[in-house]
Amino acid sequence: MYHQEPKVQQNDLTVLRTSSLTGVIERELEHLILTGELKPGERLNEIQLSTHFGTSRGPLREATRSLQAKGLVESIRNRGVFVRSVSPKEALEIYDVRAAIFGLAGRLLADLVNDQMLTRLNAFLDQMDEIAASKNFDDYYPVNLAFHDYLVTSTGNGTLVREYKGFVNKLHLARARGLVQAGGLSVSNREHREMVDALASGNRERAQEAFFRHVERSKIRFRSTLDGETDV
Amino acid sequence: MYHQEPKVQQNDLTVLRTSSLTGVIERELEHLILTGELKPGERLNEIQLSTHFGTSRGPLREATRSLQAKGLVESIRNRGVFVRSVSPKEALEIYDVRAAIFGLAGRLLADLVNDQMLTRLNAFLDQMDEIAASKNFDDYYPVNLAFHDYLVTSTGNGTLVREYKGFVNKLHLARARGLVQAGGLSVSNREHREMVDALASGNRERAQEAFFRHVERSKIRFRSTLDGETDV
DNA sequence: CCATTGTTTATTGCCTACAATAGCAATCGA
DNA sequence: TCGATTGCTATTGTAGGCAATAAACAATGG
Repeated sequence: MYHQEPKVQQNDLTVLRTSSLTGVIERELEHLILTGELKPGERLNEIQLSTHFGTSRGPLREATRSLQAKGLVESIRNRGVFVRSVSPKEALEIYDVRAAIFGLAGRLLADLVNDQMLTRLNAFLDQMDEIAASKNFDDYYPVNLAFHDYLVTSTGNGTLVREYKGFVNKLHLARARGLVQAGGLSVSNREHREMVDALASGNRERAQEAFFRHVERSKIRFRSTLDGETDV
Repeated sequence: MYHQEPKVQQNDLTVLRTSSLTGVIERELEHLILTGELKPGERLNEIQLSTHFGTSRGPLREATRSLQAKGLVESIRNRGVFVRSVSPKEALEIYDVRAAIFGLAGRLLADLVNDQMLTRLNAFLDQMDEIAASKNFDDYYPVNLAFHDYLVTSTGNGTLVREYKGFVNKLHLARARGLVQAGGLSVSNREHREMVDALASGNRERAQEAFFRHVERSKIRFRSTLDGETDV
């Protein structure tokens, strides 16, 4: 399970000054869930976790309520709180919504793009080409993430950023999530170039469509890993 | 403020069997917020509210944590929980994201549309035309709502529905929200016809764009009511 | 041998009580 | 008179305890 003893330092007042115990626990739990230390379907035992964090059950329960609202766990009355398990069907739904939001990012960026941004984006593309050529999968993933992060953040639309990240998080809980991107590293980067080209053109609709399609294609790659599934 | 005494019936087991006290309180609070009985900026006094609901502070705190995650309230440590006040800037952000999601609804519906659906949609349009002609604003709003609800729900994408409704809710908390739709009833309905026509054509991109633009236009109408605002 | 019914136990739901904090008013010194 | 300081009070943050529930098991009857 999880190993260290992070017993919240009551002394470390600097942290608790701004964020409550609940907030600290919530972030910690979210981390445990997203890193897979708490697996989909697993139950969150209140007593066990609260002693783990060195607090009482109150703040822990508040933290899990918050995570429930964010869709990371689900609660069944008198049974407990469980890490959510996102079905393939729901994962496909999420891909679509994420595509729409990412498409909006493209549309907004088409009006904001400037030389500095394009330079930065091209640097990303070159870096990813390089990594793709060396077939070093582990290195590709974080850069790819940073690339998307940079794009989304650059829109200046905080609501969009929060939503996008929320969906990326939820997709981590999808069952049957083989290493989706596995094969198509250079394929994916060709799509990235299309996106940047669309931005450079300054054409809103074209950029929106390019961004939208990029996510839709990764949805298709995801679906192709499902073939055997029944409860889609 | 709020007036009745809904003291949760401990006897009414049917309700508590499935949903917890927290859940009941959460729905109740959400209702109070969305109907404006609890106004943006107003503080939610724990003791006052928990005695109002006839419970202790625990479940109430859990409910407010959930509402916090949903973005309906914000919490300041040692100060309390306050109904969120959505700034014009954030409202504009939300309009964009909502437009993207609604655009997705159009795109999805273009592939699902059939005669039955078109008949239903045209009935909506006729009804709204009629109301618009009689300039009966109060009647227009609920039908307009039902129309959009029908569209979004018909996509079959539950994630999309939840997100869309979440944003509609948040926009209720926007400051400076004059009766946005006020003037353009028939204008709005012309856009509705464009949407339905686009669906009937079966063209994905066209439908997406029509749906997207509809929300963008209501964003513009919203912005035009702001002119004097400084902290946009 | 299986199904049904009691019993036990781990765990959650909720509540009460105490500690800590922030805002305010009264007080004090300049 | 004015500002800073100090206590007071309302309110939130957290802890721990009791009651209620559900799942697992044992006992009983067919």
